Formats: sequence, structure tokens, C-alpha cells
Amino acid sequence: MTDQSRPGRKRSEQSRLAILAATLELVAESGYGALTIEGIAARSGVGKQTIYRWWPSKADVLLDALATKADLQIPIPDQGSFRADLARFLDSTFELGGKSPVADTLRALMAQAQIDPEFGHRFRADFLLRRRDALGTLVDRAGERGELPAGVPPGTVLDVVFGTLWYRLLATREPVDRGLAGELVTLLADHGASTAEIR
Amino acid sequence: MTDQSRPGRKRSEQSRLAILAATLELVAESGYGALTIEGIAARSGVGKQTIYRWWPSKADVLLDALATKADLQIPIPDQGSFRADLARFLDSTFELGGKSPVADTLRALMAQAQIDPEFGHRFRADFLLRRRDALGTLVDRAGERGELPAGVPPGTVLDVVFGTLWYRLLATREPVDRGLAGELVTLLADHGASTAEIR
Amino acid sequence: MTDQSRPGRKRSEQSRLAILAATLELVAESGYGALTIEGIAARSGVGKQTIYRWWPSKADVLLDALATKADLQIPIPDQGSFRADLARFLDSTFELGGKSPVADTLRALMAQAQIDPEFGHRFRADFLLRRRDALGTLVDRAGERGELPAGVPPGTVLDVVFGTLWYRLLATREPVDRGLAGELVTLLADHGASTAEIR
Amino acid sequence: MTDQSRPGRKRSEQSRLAILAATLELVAESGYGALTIEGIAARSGVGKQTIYRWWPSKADVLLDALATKADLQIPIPDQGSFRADLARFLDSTFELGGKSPVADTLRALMAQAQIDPEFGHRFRADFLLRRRDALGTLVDRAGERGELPAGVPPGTVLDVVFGTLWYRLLATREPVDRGLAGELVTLLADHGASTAEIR
DNA sequence: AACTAAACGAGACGGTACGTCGTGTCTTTCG
DNA sequence: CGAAAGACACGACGTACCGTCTCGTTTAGTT
Repeated sequence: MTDQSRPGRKRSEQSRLAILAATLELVAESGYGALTIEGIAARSGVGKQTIYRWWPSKADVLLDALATKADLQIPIPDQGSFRADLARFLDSTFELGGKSPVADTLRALMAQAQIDPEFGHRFRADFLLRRRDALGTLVDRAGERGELPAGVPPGTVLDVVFGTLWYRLLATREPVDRGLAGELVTLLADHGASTAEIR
Repeated sequence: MTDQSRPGRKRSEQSRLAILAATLELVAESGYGALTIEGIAARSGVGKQTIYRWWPSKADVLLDALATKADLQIPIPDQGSFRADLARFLDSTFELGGKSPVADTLRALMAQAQIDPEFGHRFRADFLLRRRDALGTLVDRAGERGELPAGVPPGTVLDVVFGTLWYRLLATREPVDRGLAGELVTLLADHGASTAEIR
Repeated sequence: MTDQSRPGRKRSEQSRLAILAATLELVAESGYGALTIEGIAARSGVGKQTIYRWWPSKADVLLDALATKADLQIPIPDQGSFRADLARFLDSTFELGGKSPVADTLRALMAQAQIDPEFGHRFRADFLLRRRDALGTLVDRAGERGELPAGVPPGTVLDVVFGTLWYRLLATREPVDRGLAGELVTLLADHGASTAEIR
Repeated sequence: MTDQSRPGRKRSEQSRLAILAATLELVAESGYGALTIEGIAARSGVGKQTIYRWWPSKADVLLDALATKADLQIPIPDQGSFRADLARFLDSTFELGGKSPVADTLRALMAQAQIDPEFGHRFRADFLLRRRDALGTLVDRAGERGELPAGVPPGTVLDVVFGTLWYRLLATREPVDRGLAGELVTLLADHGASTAEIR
């Protein structure tokens, strides 16, 4: 398969982990703006070439570090109602991504994705789209059940949810927490329900 | 005040405009990632010091260039209903910021605001908050009239609107156009109305 | 003795020759300054370790290549007179070392001998001294016959001969040919003879 | 002329001297093989660019350092006889170039001239040819007076002198001193004279 | 009109990081 | 166990920009 046994020394898992750990440390200490390949190599006791061999940019290292450290798996709940499913999804998403170390990293990655187009493609495909698809499953189910707000396509519902989340991260820096989750649920999932009740 | 007549040569408006023009040209040609103070100085035929004298960073130059070229003024409509006001606000906002040269610049500035904290403060205060406050006026009026969705504070309405806009710019790269405007109006302004009508 | 049958795979003569051939090719194509162990290994289809195992430096590889390709044996003539012996020695020496591919290599080796002291020792002992000793035999014989210029010790005669040769190679880049050979013979071997004739 | 006043900051003489001094120190401490631009910059407290701006290679820096520190001017004696002039020329030449710090540097430069063809041209034109021309003046004068060995063109006399000097420096590492000077005078300048006296 | 003060272009400066190349070593698989 | 393949830590390369600092020049007030 991909793991075919070739001649030559194998990739050092020890170096890989040292690089990812050093990257997170450095970002935590001095911020993404001060992150350099040179610095990662020095901190992790690794040659620069070893980094360039396996990652195309420092942002990719950071994305890998984030994915390796924080398990970014997204549970896709199925509790019968969009209201409940969305609430649970937002709670676990905000729990993971709303707090300082992870939130800071996400901000930096989204920023770098704007500045470096090649990384932008990778970030969208490997990270943003995955999470979007996870929520997309919930929203599609809700659509089939008629639980979505009228006149708003499913894709736009996704944009509203993730947009609000990212806007708080990037622009207002207000907390991304249960309060916001509740308000989004109210906006997107309660209306249909209450309308139904009215009928 | 600031315009006090001091001895010495005055700031050269010609240089200022050359710098701003060169900045926009360079971003359009090669993207923000390739923008350098060195390059701006060379393109505009100006000494580097002249740039450092008047702007704290290249992102500030770009923000200035954007503000000088594109009039970023936001009309604050008042047509009696939130539905109409929001629609008009979104139309003029998307008209301005949804198209390529301006949208690219906004992306870059939002990115830089994440990476350079000092610029981040200025960008939020000088750009993001101004636009937020403009919409805030509409939303506050709507709130007094009871036109907002129940259970969603005004601030969150703002987050939803701008969040969705920015998310499309930054993450999905789907068009930010009248279609999206209509959907947001439906989501945020129709519900209360129809509810009111039902009653 | 050295050829004793030891356990393990034997040194590959094929690899050895491929390395030496690749070395000469690369020097001919791009000059000694561009010669690298990495390049030799790539060109010859050999692992770097195989080179490091058998030669202490790239200059040693080149010296080996030169010795293997061009037979650097020096005939030591004995025709009864210093004049005739020196002439023949110089002719065969210049024939071999005065022309482009060999001369270029000799220049590079002499250069490297200055920069890398360890190779310098080997180069002097294995190459320079051998040739010097060959001529030394002739000069010693001439000394016993009283054919050397008065007041010039045998060692200095050697320095004059090889010095002039090397100086043309290294500094003036003028041809090292029969003309020069004749002039050296005149300078070093004719004087005593003509003086003898005058008496 | 060349000193035309151009706009912009002037070259820093302080940096120039610090670079040249650091270069000589480093060569003296660890040898030319360990000399790096990086090291010179670090030792002299200068940016690397400042070195690259003014010298094309580290060998050029070293040549400049040698020329600036040791006055390499060559007095051209004129005492009426080749014998006396040559003796004086060799004495002052050997005095300057035969001793350790200068001799080591000369070895390195001659070596680098073989490996880097571009530096080779400069070294020959700026250093070797100058010294050769100085002695050439003496030899030409001697030629007009009939003081040169018969059958040996003036250019070859120069090759013999400098060749012997360089050969001792590069190959045998025997001292380059008054003894050698005397022997060269005997070989090249006594013969004609004594022959003349005999007649 | 002379003087002072600031902005200007040009460009050298000390730095930092870049991404690449080559070194010599080590590890793995194959013959 | 030699030899290919190739990953590794290391160090230097030469370049690009950074932000600062002279320079000599130009342009305004202020004496």
C-alpha cells in the first residue's frame, strides 16, 4: 500500500513529534507572527531540511500539530430533532475551538490561508470542509424533516453557523460559548418548531 | 491643531498618492503575500523612510489605500422597516465588498489583523467596528420596533450578518451577492414580520 | 596478506571504477569547484557511504582517478649525460602533465593540498615526492659527474625545475612544452658543459 | 572622477576595516579552509550583505585584507648590476612573503585561484602580474646589458624565479630565505658575469 | 536674503530568516 | 557484510526584506 517497504532509513517518528510539539510551544509563547521554520528546528533539535522534507510550509506544520495534539474528530449526533442535534454539535465544537490555545491557532491558520493561496486550498479541503460536511449531515437531515427556516438553503445555514463562530474568533473576539450556541439554535431551529406548534 | 504650521517642508501629497497607488497595483499583481515595503518604495519611486514615517506597517498602507480609493462610506437607510433597511444595507455592502479587488484586499487585511496584534486593534477600531456600528443603528431601531427574531440579542444579529459575509469571503469563496442578501433578510427580518401578521 | 579471504561481501570493483569515471567526467564538465561527493554518488549510481568507506576526501578520489586513468609512471632515463637525461625526463613529464585534462586536475589537487592539510600531506608524499625523487636520481648522478651548476645544491635544482613547471601551470597558464624544456636544459645543464669546453 | 558624490549613505570605513581584520584573525586561527563569510560577519559585527556588497568572494576579502595590512609594494632597485638588483629584490620579496602569516595567506589565495576561475583572473591580474612586472623591469634591464644566461628568454627567467619561490611555498614547505636567494642569484646572474670576465 | 527645520530620494547598515546544498553519519533493505 | 537508498543533524550558502541610519537635496517658514 502506501506503507510499502522501501530501502533507506525510515522517517523518524521522534523527530516528527518533536517538531509538532516545538511548533505548538512556540506559537503559545510568542504567537504565530513570530513562528519561523528556523525556530522550530532549533527548539526541536532537528535540521531545517527535515521540516522542509515533510511539510510545505510552517502553516502546514501548525495544522498538523493541531490535528495531532487536539483530536479534531467531530461527533455527528442524531437525536431525532435538529434543535437537539445542533445544540450538541455546537456545544462540542465550541468546547474544542473556542478556548485560547486552539482558538489562537485556528485564527492564525485561517489568516495564513488568506495570504498563502496554496495553503489556503489545503486548509479548506483538509479542515474547513470536513467540519462543514459534518454539520452538513445534520442540516440535510433537518431539511428532509422540514425543520429548517423557510427560504434559507441548507448551504446558507452552514454559512451562518460557521460564519458567526469565525466572526467572533476573528473580529469581535467575544467568547464563543454556550450562550452563542443557544442563540444560534433559537435562530435556526426554533422557528420551524414554533411555527409547527402554532399550526 | 494637528495642522499647525511648522517650519520645514510639507508632506508630499504626490508621494502619498504614489505610495497608495503602487500598493494597490502590487497587491493586484502578485497578492498580499508578495507585498513588501521595499517593493512599494521601488514601484512608487519613494524612499523607504517616507513610508515608515507615515504608516506603521504595510497593512496600514494597504488599508489607507483601500479607504482612499474606494469610498467605504456606509449609507444608513431608514425606510421604516428592518426588512427594507437590512436589504438595502446588505445590497450596498455586498456591492462594494463582494467583488474581486476589494474583496481580496479585505481578506488580506483581516488575515494580517490576526497575525499582527497591533494592526489588529487598528483594523477592528477603524474598519470593522465602524461598519458594525452602522448596521447596529438599524438593528437597534428594529429592536425597538420588535422586528428582531425572538431570543437573539442585537449583538448576535450583527455577528450573524457580518459572520456570514466574512465566512463566504474567507472560507467558502462563494459569491457574496444579492442571493445571500435575500436569504439573510428572510432569516433575520421575515420571521418577526410574518409572526406579527399571523397574530 | 591484504588479499586474505575475509568474511563478507567483497569490494565491488565495478563501483570503484564507476566512481573514478564519474569523478573525471564531472571535473571535466564543471570544474573541480563544482565537484561534490553527492554528485559523484549520483552520477555513478553509488551510495555515498561507498565513497566515504574507501576514500577520505573528494580530492583523494580525484587523485585515485588520475592515477588509475593516466599512467603516471616516470621513466628514469640514464643516457650518460645530465643534459640528455634531463631533456628526456622533461619531455615525458611535460607530455603527460602539460595538457588540458591532466593539467586541470593537477592544478585542482595542488590547490586542495593547500586548503586541506591532511590531503596536503598525502598529496606531497604520494605524488609530489615520488616525481621529485625520480628527478632526484638524475640530479644526484649529475652531481657526482660534476655536471650541475656551481653553487646550486641538488635540492634547489629540483625546486627550479618543478617550480618552473608548476608556476606555469598555476600562475601564468603559458604552455608547458618542449620550448620550456629546452630552456631549462640550457639553464641547468649547458653551463657546466660549455665552461668545460672553454677550458 | 571615481569619487563622484552620489546620493545615499557612504560606505562605512569602520565596517570595512573590521571585516578585513576579522578575516585575517580567522585565517590565522583556523586556516583558510575554515574561513566562511558567515564567520567573518559574526566576528566583525557586520551584516553578511555588507560583505557581499563589496567583495565578490571570501578570497577577494582575504586578498584585500592582505594588501591593506601588509604593504605589498615592491621596491624596484637599480644598482647597476643584475646580480645586485636581483639579490635585493629577492631579499625584500622573501622577507615579506616567506614568513608564516603572509605565506599561509598566499598559499590559500593561489589555491583558491585554481578552484574559482573568476577569482583566478583577478588574482593573476591584481597580484601575480604586478609582482612579475616588477621583476620584469630588472630582467629587461639585465637583458639589455647582456647579463642574462644565454639561451633563456627573459620571461622564462621570471618563471624560474617565481616558480622556485612558489614551489617551496606550495610543495616542499622548505624555508624561502636568503639561502635560496643566493642560489638563484648564482644560477641566473653569475654565469653571464663570470663569462664576461673570462673574455 | 540668510537661516533653520523638516521631508525627500537614495542607499548603506546590522540583522533575521529564508529555502537550498553539501557534509558526514546512521538506518533499512536487498543481494 | 557490502552496497543502494535515503533520512538525519548540522552548517554555510547567497538572497530578500526588515527597520534604522546617514547622506545631499529640496522646500517652507522664520529671522
